[in-house]
Amino acid sequence: MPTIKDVAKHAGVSRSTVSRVLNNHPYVDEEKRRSVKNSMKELGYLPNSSAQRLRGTQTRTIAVLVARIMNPFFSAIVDAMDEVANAHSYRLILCNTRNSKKQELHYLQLLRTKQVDGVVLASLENDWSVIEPYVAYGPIVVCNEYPPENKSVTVVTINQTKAMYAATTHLIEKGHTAISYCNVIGHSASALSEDRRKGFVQAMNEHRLPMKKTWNFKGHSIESGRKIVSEMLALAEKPTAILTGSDEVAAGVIAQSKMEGLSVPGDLAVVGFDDQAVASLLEPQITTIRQPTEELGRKTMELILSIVTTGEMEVGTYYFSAPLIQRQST
Amino acid sequence: MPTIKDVAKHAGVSRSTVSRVLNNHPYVDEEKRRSVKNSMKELGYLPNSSAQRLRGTQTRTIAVLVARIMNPFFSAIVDAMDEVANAHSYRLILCNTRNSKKQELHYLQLLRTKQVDGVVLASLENDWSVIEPYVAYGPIVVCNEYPPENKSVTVVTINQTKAMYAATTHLIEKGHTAISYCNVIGHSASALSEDRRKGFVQAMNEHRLPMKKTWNFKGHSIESGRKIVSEMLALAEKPTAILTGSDEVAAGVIAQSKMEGLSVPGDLAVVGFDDQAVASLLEPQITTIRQPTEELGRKTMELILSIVTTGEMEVGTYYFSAPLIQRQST
DNA sequence: CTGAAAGCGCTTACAG
DNA sequence: CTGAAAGCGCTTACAG
Repeated sequence: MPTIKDVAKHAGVSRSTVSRVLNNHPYVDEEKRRSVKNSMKELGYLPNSSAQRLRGTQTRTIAVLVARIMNPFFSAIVDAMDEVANAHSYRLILCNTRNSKKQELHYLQLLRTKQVDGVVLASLENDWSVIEPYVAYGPIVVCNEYPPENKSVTVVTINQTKAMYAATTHLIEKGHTAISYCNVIGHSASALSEDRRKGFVQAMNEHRLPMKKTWNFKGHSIESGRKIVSEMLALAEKPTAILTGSDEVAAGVIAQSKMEGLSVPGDLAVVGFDDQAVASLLEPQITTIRQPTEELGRKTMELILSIVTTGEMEVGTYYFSAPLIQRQST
Repeated sequence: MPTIKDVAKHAGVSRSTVSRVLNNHPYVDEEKRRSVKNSMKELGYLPNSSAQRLRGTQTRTIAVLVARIMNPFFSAIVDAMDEVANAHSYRLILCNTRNSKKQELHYLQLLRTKQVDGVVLASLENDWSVIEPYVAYGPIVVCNEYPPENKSVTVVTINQTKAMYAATTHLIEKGHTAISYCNVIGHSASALSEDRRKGFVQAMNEHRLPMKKTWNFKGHSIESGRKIVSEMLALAEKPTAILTGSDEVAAGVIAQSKMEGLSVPGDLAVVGFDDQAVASLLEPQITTIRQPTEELGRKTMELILSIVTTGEMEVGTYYFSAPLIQRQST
């Protein structure tokens, strides 16, 4: 691999001049600039990025932390982020935390060791008090999940409470009074699931409807959706509807319901969350909350890049709206 | 951020000694080693990886090129790769080529600029003659898609011909004689779709069945699956079965068939490919070829890491088997 | 077992 | 507009 020295020799100039050409410095003789560019091409020169980084310039790399890239919701936002990053010649390091606190911390070190210019947190495992100190080491933008109280970062998410309130109200309007609720796996670190539940509770209270403990479930996978149906069937008093908090859980609930001979929505109405591809493919098609994944991903990446570039950031939260999509499962 | 100098001062030793401790060099006084480690912890020292890289050690980073991370097949293999990489303290750079030749080449530069230790190609856009020269710049392992003739790299894939032969034979045994075929978008760069088709042609020929041109389709998305059904309905002679080459296409075909009042498999039998989650959720559940995504991803990452570490590689192809999973759509 | 010194490939004041 | 020189933070022969 040729180095800057080789190019300098080839073009008959100093390394400084080559460097200036490389960085589009203004004061370079046009003639020399052309000659240097020509030499670079002829030698197939590409700057060694480690050397550039060491010298203090940026890495042009952003770390993106997600719980699991296999979750379609995460791959959709990562896809959108990647598109924006690419347009600005930034690279993305994929950080699959697999819901591990340790992994999450491990990846956050990338910021400290200057291996990335910024970090996007699309999931949150550790308590915020553990994560917050990292803000001092470099730019962090939080997307989707978010801390209970935000005094130090930029957050991009949807209004969880409003979305779940709308979903609950929808079921109530359909005549349901026995509505069960499935929590996404609740990390105490994130206020997401708590805020969602608030929307549910608010709508139920407004209509004086009961919220039984036995109608509370947990899960975030197809498999857990299947299990929920079995558990429901064992109940003396059975709910007639469920808010699943995830299309994957909803898909599992629907698949298992069919196997058990239950009709959806006749015996059990089901509301998903996310509006993944599967939601409009299943029979019945799933009524769900549409997450604006593309907007979430794009906005998040635009914000982190702007912070990285300008050094300026604003503490605060960007809310996107997430509409209820009525289909056949309710 | 403290540097090696700070640690050296704090521990009262030279930078060399700190470096030796850092790299687990054997000949270091136990006492000093402990003292250095203690200083590192106390100062919160982490080595600057750019400096380490510049000095010639590895980047511990692998670039993974996929067409689109949103495709569940790709996110599944990337997930498996990530797990292996992580276990060896390697990072993954996500390279979404979006089927762009230019992007693919762009990402391959990461190998030349020493930003990564190795590259995994899980999709292939450019002709192999364009990609092959990059083998000289560093380790490359090809996964899933592969060049027509392989004289220079390690390939990990399934036996495409055998898989499609089995799928076709299955339909023939079910009594079908009018079988249509959907090509995955055919990059001339990859021999995958060509090899798959060979399996189809072989089975059809063995049974002297006709392969009409009008029964040939193309596509790789849910949407294209929907379109195929419309196109089929316009045909004078309609096929009674289709090999889609992708569960996403199959899902589109099934969804649209229902809308058109066609029964699956009664009016149209459908075979998918990949065995994505959606395959067992749809009604009817999709008969498909199961791709061993986890094995593909794991083996690929193990191979590239082994090449990176030992410097030794073997030209050749690892084949995994991909069984036919019979469900309800045939 | 340990330190001084050279050098990896760049960039950036500094002095012309 | 341009070059010589210093320095980014590390590692690794080299000589003890």
